[in-house]
Amino acid sequence: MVDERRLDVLRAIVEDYVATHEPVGSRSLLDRHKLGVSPATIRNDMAVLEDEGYISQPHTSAGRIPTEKGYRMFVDRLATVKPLSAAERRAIETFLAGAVDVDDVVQRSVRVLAQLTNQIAIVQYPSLSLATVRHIEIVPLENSRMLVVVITSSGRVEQRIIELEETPDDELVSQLRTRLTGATVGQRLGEASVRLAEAIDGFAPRYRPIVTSIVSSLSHTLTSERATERIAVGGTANLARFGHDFDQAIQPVLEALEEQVVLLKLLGEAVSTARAPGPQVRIGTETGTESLATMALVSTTYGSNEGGSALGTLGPTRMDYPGTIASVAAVARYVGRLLNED
Amino acid sequence: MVDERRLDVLRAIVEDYVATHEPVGSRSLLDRHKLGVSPATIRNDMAVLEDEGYISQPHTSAGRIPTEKGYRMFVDRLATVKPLSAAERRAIETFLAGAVDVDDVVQRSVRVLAQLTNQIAIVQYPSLSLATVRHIEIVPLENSRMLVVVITSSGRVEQRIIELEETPDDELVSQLRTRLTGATVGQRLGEASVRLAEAIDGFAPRYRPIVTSIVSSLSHTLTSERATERIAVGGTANLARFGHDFDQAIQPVLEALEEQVVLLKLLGEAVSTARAPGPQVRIGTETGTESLATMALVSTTYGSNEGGSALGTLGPTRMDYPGTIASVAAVARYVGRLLNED
DNA sequence: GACTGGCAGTTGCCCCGGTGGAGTGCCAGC
DNA sequence: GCTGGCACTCCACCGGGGCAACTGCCAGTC
Repeated sequence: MVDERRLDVLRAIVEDYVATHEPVGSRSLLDRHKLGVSPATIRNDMAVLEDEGYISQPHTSAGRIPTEKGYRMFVDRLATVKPLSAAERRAIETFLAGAVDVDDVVQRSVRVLAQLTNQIAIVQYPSLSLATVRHIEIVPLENSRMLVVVITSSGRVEQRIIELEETPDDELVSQLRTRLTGATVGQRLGEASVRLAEAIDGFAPRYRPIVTSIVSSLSHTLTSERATERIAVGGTANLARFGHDFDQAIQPVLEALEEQVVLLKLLGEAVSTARAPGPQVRIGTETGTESLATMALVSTTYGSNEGGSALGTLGPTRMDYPGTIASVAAVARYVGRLLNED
Repeated sequence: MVDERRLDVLRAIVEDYVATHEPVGSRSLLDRHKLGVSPATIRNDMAVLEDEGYISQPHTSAGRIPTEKGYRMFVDRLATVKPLSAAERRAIETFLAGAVDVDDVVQRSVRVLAQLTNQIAIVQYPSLSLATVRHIEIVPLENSRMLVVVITSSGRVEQRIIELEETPDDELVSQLRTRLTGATVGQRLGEASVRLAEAIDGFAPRYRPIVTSIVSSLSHTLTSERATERIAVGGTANLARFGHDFDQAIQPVLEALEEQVVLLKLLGEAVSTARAPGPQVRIGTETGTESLATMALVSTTYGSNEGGSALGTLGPTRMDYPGTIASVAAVARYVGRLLNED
């Protein structure tokens, strides 16, 4: 498969099919693209493309539609970058600029990404696995209960309420605050958890039991999966816009979207398998998720490489890949910039 | 409309239609309900019910389906309470019992409610409007930036990062922490905002500018709508299960679900207009939301009355009202209990 | 050898009319 | 006031025919 024109034909088929959502025949293909050859020639090329598995026809007398392999080829070798318009760039920038904190940044990016691409947007919250501890706060509440709060370098705040056997006195609370913060500040969360355990020894023996239970709760907070991985989803209404042939596919997709685990796996793969810079595309079964067999995922990491967080969009396999890739890349750039500042 | 049997007929129609999703005729109605009269009699009753606007027929030779008014009558006067099974109660209880904090309670209730009712579940986070300040924390970050954190009595933590002109010294930070907390602890958020403004006078004149900007940011955090009103949604995949006649209704509903404003309005009305205790039902256009014209909302407040938070489910007008009402009530009861403890 | 024009062949889509069934409304009778 | 019966209406379903789109192939041309 080296023939130049045949690749042009495949590109034209993908583009037309994405635009019209209808199988494209040799005739209508020539109407829209000036390929300089006759329909018969196109038909021959199509026959070859079909033999090689890049396109297929729903039934004998219909036009061709790209296969997964066809889209893959298109994305890898045929798609030309489609830069965003100045208006779109400005829209992203101004919309994100209004964000007041990390949560807000994430929520706004979901919105803007969904609107830009007319697809489902998925944004992972900045990963905590590489974040460091900035401050640990201990607040006594009524009834021998305490609130422990961990503030991380990424601006996230994790809190938890603990029930204690006895009420700690002010002296202990103040000691806890300074010593625990002192022992962990600047450490990564996983390591901080270890340092906390060591810090227990620094307290007077009579305090040990109470300190131990506080530290154990803190460690939990630091290492719990819930604290490390959260995801925001938006633009689900676009699902209904994908077309009526999607009607039966819509429920599995909605179900997948409610399963944070599935989404985390998808975005997580984006992080770990990223070879080249820039967005990564997984088409249909390449997602490894049965319920997304009719969908494609465009995702990328954002922020500093070590950050390890990702965002992306989910749409039908017949999506506008160049446009989507450009949008995802642009949003990731802005979000990364915003969050690095913080 | 006082005729007893006619009401029985209406009840039977609603029940059958909910069960089968198909217009119900006089014949099939008698197959399922022993009304002790002939089809002809039923037909007469149906004619009257239709005249009075409780039911309608899609076309001349079809059965009847309830109208909005018919459902309303059913809910108000015909539905009999359907207590949850012991298994269901236990499911709610055990599932919610595992929650570790407020966020977790809300997320778990959304899940359990969606699963119980096979509908879309909506849960408002505990309202902050009546919550009180428990603690204010000030954490200096690098580059003359500070993190201000407000911890409320409902267990929620609101934080915000402020950029300052100059870096406050340790002395000031410590003063801020104690004085601001002292001025506001135990106050409702709105009032706390006022007290904060007054507290500025207590600081040395040279600190005034910096304190003023910190206080202003805090006030913002305390009174911002974002802090007061958040909502969790779940079970959207059930939308696709509602039936194929819902296909065109699905997009507006998904859009409405993404608009927190719409949801807040709906649940907010549930709070303000609650006359009788227990769940409240709004059917079709009664929701006041065009995009939900084919849906019905079952909602109730939870927690102490003054709490003012609400939860509920959204489903097709042809839903199992007794079952849904029971589920909503039960979940609200458990959630209220859990959150009051905290 | 590559491309073209033309032609026959296939197949789904759409429209049509007929049929069957479900359900109604009405009326006369009990 | 209820019932049985009957005529009527209207939709849902089915099968067939015409239509249109597209293909594959073949013979001819550059």
